[in-house]
Amino acid sequence: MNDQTPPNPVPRLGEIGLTNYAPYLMNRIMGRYNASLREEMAALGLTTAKMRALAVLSVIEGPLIRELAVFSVVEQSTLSRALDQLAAEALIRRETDPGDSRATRVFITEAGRTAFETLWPHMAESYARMFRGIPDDEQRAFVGTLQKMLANIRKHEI
Amino acid sequence: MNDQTPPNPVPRLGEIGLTNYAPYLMNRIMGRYNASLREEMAALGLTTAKMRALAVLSVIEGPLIRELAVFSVVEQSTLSRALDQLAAEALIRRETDPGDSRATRVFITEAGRTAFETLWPHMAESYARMFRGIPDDEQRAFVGTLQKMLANIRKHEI
DNA sequence: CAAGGATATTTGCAAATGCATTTAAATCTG
DNA sequence: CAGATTTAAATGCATTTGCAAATATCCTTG
Repeated sequence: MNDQTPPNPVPRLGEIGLTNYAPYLMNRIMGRYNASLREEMAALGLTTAKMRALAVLSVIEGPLIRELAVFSVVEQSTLSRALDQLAAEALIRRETDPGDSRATRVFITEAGRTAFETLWPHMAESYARMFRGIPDDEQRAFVGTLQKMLANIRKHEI
Repeated sequence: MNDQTPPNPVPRLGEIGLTNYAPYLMNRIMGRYNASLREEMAALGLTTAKMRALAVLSVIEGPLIRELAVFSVVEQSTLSRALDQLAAEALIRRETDPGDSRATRVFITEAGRTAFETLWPHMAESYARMFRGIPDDEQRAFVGTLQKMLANIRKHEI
């Protein structure tokens, strides 16, 4: 079609600039968000993996462990151990799937819900801080783009 | 002003929905992005911390270690050890700051640049995949929002 | 200019993480 | 339906991580 197009190799990071490179910005923002929660999490005896599992379980009822791993963005082996701890603290409960005895479904307990509800206001606060001064419609557009991105990357995921 | 407003407590995560909650989406997308690079990184003997340090150093010349920690979103102690490794592999070089002998400036070496340039196409590919089908203006708006968010959260940061 | 306190980096140590492997159960195939 | 293959979850093990404390240097202030 257009034989005039100059060879356009992958631009360098330096050319884009760190602060125009979306993954960098996202990593940096999430790094702060996650770090800002760590203190509250520590107070509740939660690690990132445990917190994420609880967060997902507060919304999704009885997923399989491998599903929970995807939703909570935690390695399956890491999650397995996080669930050990959460179960020992009675924040979750594991139940063998009725139809497949290899599989395990995970349920949040009342205590687990309470723990997450203690943490949630801090998450909401960090969230609000992040979006301070950003108009609603821009926020909605932003989330819309994120959803498209998620659809793009989760090829073979759930 | 409006005394009719019902008490509006923090909405629950369940009410927002996981896939409308920006931090969740961002964590999940970045989890995939970072995981997708892990294989290439492993082939180059890089950890996340080492890769991030290299990425920043490919753009920023001779930062202090504590600055590099902020830019690369890595705990300072973790970074310190990552730099040990990178220095041992001759991918970076540490130099005591001329004006302050407590401080250390970090420089990428030619070998370090080469290593990062080996990785970069994979990062660019993941990036492209993420944004596949998303129009340029939407991408620009998205990055614009990210920049506002970064400004919001980095209160006392660099 | 001698404390006393701040700042930059490193290090000790315990915990979290991820890969590879194992165990157990389900599913496929001839 | 026996054996091979796939799938779900747990575990062994080495590495990475993060907090807290240590070390070294710098900056005050009396």
